Amino acid sequence: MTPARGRPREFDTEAALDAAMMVFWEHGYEATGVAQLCEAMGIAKQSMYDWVGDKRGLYLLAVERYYQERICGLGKMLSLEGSPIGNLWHCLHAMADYAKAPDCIGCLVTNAQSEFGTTDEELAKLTARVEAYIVDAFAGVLERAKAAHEIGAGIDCRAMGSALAVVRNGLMVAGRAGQSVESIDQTIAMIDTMLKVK
Amino acid sequence: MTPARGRPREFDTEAALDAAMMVFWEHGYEATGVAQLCEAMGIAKQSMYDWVGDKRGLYLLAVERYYQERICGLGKMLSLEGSPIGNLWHCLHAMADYAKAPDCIGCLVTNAQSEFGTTDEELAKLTARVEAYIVDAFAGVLERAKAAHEIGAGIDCRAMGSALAVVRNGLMVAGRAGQSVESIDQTIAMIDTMLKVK
DNA sequence: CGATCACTTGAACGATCGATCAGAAAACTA
DNA sequence: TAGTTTTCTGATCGATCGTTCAAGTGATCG
Repeated sequence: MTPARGRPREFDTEAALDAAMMVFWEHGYEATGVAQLCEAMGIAKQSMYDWVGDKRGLYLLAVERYYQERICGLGKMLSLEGSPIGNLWHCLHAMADYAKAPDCIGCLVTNAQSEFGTTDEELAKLTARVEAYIVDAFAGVLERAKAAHEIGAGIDCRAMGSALAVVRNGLMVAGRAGQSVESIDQTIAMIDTMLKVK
Repeated sequence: MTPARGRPREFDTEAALDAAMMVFWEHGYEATGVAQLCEAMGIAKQSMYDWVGDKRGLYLLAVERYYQERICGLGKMLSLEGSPIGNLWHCLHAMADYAKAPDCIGCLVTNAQSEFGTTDEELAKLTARVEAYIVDAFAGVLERAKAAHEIGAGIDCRAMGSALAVVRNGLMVAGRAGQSVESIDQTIAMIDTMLKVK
């Protein structure tokens, strides 16, 4: 811990990051202006530049925070005590409910993947890490469900986990695009059928 | 057909639109500049403004063209003579191969949905129309497969079609983000399992 | 207390954005 | 051919972009 020197920062960095995250989440990277971000964070431009360097630095931190706060929350939900398949169901239906909401704006990470693809190497590494986490989370809960004989022994948990992660991206895009409630429900129903196989 | 009056246009509008479509497809709307578009199209700025009004007008035309040229091609592929399930398989594997390619840039419509959500009403209507076409295409081939007893009678074709459309979005995001070959293959494998149910 | 360092503010930077103006050039109609 | 209409080119517009400069403010340390 380095000793504090000079005037301490006045604003709450976590709160500011949350505010920036929301703006990026809703509008994407390119369509968001620095002035817009600073207004949402309640700080002046220079404070932002002193803090995170530039707009891209703030975006990377926002995506990282989204990962830690939102995505990891999804992982936690899947790791709760009790029935693994119950946890998975709860998680899937939470995702579906979110995607069906009229004000759904999708997933920040999915949006980032769609906006940047692989053009920004550092961002791509970050989103790949998030994606891997999601795959692991799904695969893990499936493993536990299999161990508890809640799903068929023939299911390839890692494969299914990967597929669920891909489907999640599809659901997030569908939710952001305001796609029909039926499409989302029926996607969940398809997963339901899948889990009952073998 | 209105009679031609004044100096005829020198450039090929379809070729220009194709060029613009490619640029939008790769970089998205906001990250693409008018100068960049005009250079790719091989015309001057004013020609573009005279032709389509503004950048957004060009984008809408590009998305529409993507729909007519690429998405409808997918529909045609599903409606070929011969085995419906074979057509579906061919289509799914073509999608997977595309998503697995290192230079995959996803789907322009999926990208548009992710970038704009529902904020641009006219664009949202257009992407919704595309999405409906895709659902119909998948549902249609499933209906024909069911009629030919290639899939189980218990499958809800419309529901399954909707789900496939959502999964397609997920695959396109995964492809653009350079996600692992395994994720994509396993998503296809999941659909495979689905189709063998009942 | 005085020195120092970091944070804050507001003005201002050059660059680039999408869009437009003015005028020359060209091909149609009559 | 004369007149009309549109396209084309190149310069240029005001606005906004992300970023930085300059000065003032305030907390900490010797």
